[in-house]
Amino acid sequence: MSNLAKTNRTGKAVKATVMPNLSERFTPTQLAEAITAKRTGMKLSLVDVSEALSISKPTLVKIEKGDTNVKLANLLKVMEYLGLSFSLLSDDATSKAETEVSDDWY
Amino acid sequence: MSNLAKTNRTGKAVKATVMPNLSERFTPTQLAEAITAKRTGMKLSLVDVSEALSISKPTLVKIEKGDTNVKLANLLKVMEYLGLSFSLLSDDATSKAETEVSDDWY
DNA sequence: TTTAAAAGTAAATAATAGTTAACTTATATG
DNA sequence: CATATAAGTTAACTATTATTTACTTTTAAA
Repeated sequence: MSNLAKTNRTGKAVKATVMPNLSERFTPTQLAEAITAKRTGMKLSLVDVSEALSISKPTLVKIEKGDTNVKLANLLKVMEYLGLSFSLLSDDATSKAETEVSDDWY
Repeated sequence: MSNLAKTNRTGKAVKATVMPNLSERFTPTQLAEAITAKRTGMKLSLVDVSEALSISKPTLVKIEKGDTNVKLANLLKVMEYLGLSFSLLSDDATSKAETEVSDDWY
């Protein structure tokens, strides 16, 4: 299956979810909301995605409900398929000293 | 246990790992490297962290090797303890239209 | 308002991640 | 070099996640 947006019978958008803010520290719930928002924005059903990735629908639902008792590999597959990725934030890592070798950068 | 850095017998840094670039899309391997770098930078041993979080050492080793067959909850516990967090990136979500409601922002 | 598709849930089973305990290897210091 | 601590591995076992199948509810269009 290709990674293209699907349309319903009329080609009209159906129950699209609000996209949450990106580029900020996020909670599992916010991640889940972003995934659902991206999927619905792409007009893909739960079954579309679960079949494309060979994961079960209940597992995908768990992921989209923000349940953290899921395998990281499954979350990453879903995110990659939808075009989402992570970046890392460190509590106190300022932009200075980036790419530097340090014994105490924390 | 507090979240303070530990010292060895002499109080000297031991085998600190290079901190990888942050704020960029990352792979599981890079995440693993960042976790190890942060932990060693804080002078914490695998056992220090595993005991503090009630997860086993083999599981923590899996996480630090970039094995994605781990529970998301365990990864998040480790990251939170070390002061690391995620932010989200979307393939084509430019900074414009942020915080906007859209049916086709993807 | 009837119908079809999608979402969401539930229970039993299968698959696998996590733990424990012990051991080996590596690292650093006295 | 000898020793102690940390890192890393392994195997047997336990705990829990994932799948399957089926069912119920919700959503939206004819």
